[in-house]
Amino acid sequence: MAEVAARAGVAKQTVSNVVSGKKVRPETLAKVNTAIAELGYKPNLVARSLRTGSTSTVGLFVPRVANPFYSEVVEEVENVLVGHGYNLLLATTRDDPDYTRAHLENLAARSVDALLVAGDNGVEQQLPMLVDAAFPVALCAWEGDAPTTLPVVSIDYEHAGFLAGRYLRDLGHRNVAVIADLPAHSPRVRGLRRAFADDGLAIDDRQVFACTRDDAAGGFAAGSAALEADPELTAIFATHDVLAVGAIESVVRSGRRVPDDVSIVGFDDISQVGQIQPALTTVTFPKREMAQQAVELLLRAVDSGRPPTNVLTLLRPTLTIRDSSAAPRATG
Amino acid sequence: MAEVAARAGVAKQTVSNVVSGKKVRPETLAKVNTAIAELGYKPNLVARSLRTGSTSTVGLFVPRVANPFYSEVVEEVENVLVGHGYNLLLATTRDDPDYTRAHLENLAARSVDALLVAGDNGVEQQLPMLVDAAFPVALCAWEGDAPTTLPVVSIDYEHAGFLAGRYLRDLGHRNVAVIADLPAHSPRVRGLRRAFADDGLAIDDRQVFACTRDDAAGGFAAGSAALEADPELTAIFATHDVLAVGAIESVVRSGRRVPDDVSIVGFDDISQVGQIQPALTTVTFPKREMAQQAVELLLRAVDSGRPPTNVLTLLRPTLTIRDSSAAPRATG
DNA sequence: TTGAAAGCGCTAACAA
DNA sequence: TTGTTAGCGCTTTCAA
Repeated sequence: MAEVAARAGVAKQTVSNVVSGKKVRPETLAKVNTAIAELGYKPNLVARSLRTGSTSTVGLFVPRVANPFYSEVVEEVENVLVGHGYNLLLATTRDDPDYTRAHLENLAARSVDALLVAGDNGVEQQLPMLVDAAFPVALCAWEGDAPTTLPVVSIDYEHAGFLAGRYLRDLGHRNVAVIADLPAHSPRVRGLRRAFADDGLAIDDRQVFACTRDDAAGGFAAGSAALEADPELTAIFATHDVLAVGAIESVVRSGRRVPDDVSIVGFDDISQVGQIQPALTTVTFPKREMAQQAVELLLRAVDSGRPPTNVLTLLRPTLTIRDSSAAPRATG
Repeated sequence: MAEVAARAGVAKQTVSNVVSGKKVRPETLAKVNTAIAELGYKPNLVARSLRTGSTSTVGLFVPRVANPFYSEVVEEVENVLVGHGYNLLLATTRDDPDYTRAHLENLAARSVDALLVAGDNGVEQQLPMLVDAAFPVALCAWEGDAPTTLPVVSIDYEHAGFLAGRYLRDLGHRNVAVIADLPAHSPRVRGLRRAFADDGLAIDDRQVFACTRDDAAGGFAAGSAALEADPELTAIFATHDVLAVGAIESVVRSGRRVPDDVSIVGFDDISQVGQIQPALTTVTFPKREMAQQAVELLLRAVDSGRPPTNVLTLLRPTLTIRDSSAAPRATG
């Protein structure tokens, strides 16, 4: 920069002004620009960051990237950030409080401008640190009790579960099983139960199968267990789509058909499940809208230099009916 | 830092030595550490980066994150980086040379320590810039002609296609269609063709269907077109799994069955396709090994301060046979 | 082993 | 509008 200034016959400050687009007399601007071009000068953003304390970088915490739900969130967050001229520093928490804390300290030391936390697993314990962070923090896809001290962009998980439950109930299903990632997804299960309870029907604890693994294999195992426990089963609600995919397999392997014998309803509407056989009926989670709103909330705070507006935004989930669900067969 | 030094009664330099784990007399160390604890001192990594020119941050370019192949790569890259104490700056190129260039300049200005580029689409044009970068660059999942100037960790795509082709040929399939993302995936198609050519069989251009969309819907459309063009079709090779999922749907929708009427073979072995119905036969791409090796290659270069060893590493793809493929029905 | 001084490249604040 | 000065927080250099 000093070289550029010397070559253009101006002060470093003037070069700085040119680079950051401040007001400069046109002829000075031209001189500086040619000097920049001739020397191939590129500003050093680390130095700028040290001086200004801001890095144009936003951190994002997700439990895992190779989970279709979160990979879509990551993609959308990056989209929005790039649109605003920000960078994405991605960290996976693995649902592990220790990882989360280590990453948090690292981000703080690197002075990121903001942090978005997606998913609540393993993060609850770090909430005090998040609140005290020197930069704006927002939470999204938060299913547990939302802290009142931080802005949250999420959906009403209980209502989302209710949508699935009401749908199955109205179709006439009575022998229903739930396969769930517990305790993480209990609000979804609660919503489903409420839908049946509204009609005087109870979903027993024995109808709820917790998955030991959070992947399709876990869904397969839980689905198989559910079918064995109640061979008369006519519907399965899986608390997320990946489990639902495993559940479909368990039904098919047992010699039953979907949806003729057993209906399956999932949760999330990850991009793949609309195309599998049978196309999955699921609760659609507006992931991209969520990511967008959360990032924009943060960037507004960054730009204004004030803490983010502390709101709880709940987007509306909807039910997307495809081919994996139908009314139960009339019991001859 | 000055405060800590003052409180401990030492020079700033000594504090620096303590923080970066250099040799310090035990009693001095203790004094400094208590001062650090009392003041809650946290080193400023931006300042360190300005001084040292290194940021403990590695850039990763992927075309898209919400593509199961790349999301697995991202996850593994992050894993390895965290294991080595590095951060991940993630950028999506969207297969767009302009985005790629902009991101590249940004990373350079932020002085990342290294850059890993996954996928070649839209990146070829930036190769000269990549070669000239001030930091180590490596390429992975590179399907086009690999540049000799940069290290590459990839697989032999042509051979991978050959594996799929040989398998289908040996099963006895003769009416085969290919649905492909072209021209990106032509090596895979070439390999398939070679397998058939070895047996004196030719795969005609009319049997190759280019997808207009790079998702399951594109696979569905291409699959439908293929079935219409040749109703006697007994096998479809899709150049990646997401297309294969769409192809399965097209077969089922046409009233045929997989694999009884039509076999489907995919490519990549993304984590979902082992669990769908029918479980997909596919060419397994050792993505995580690839990511690991590429990152470690880069970090070795960073640590040694020398350019990365310029090697071409080709991992071995394998064929994973599941339920979507079988011998063609004997034509009565 | 420790201390003092210098400077990484930039921008905020003020003066001209 | 432009130039000067100072300093962000750290590490490198050199001297004690």
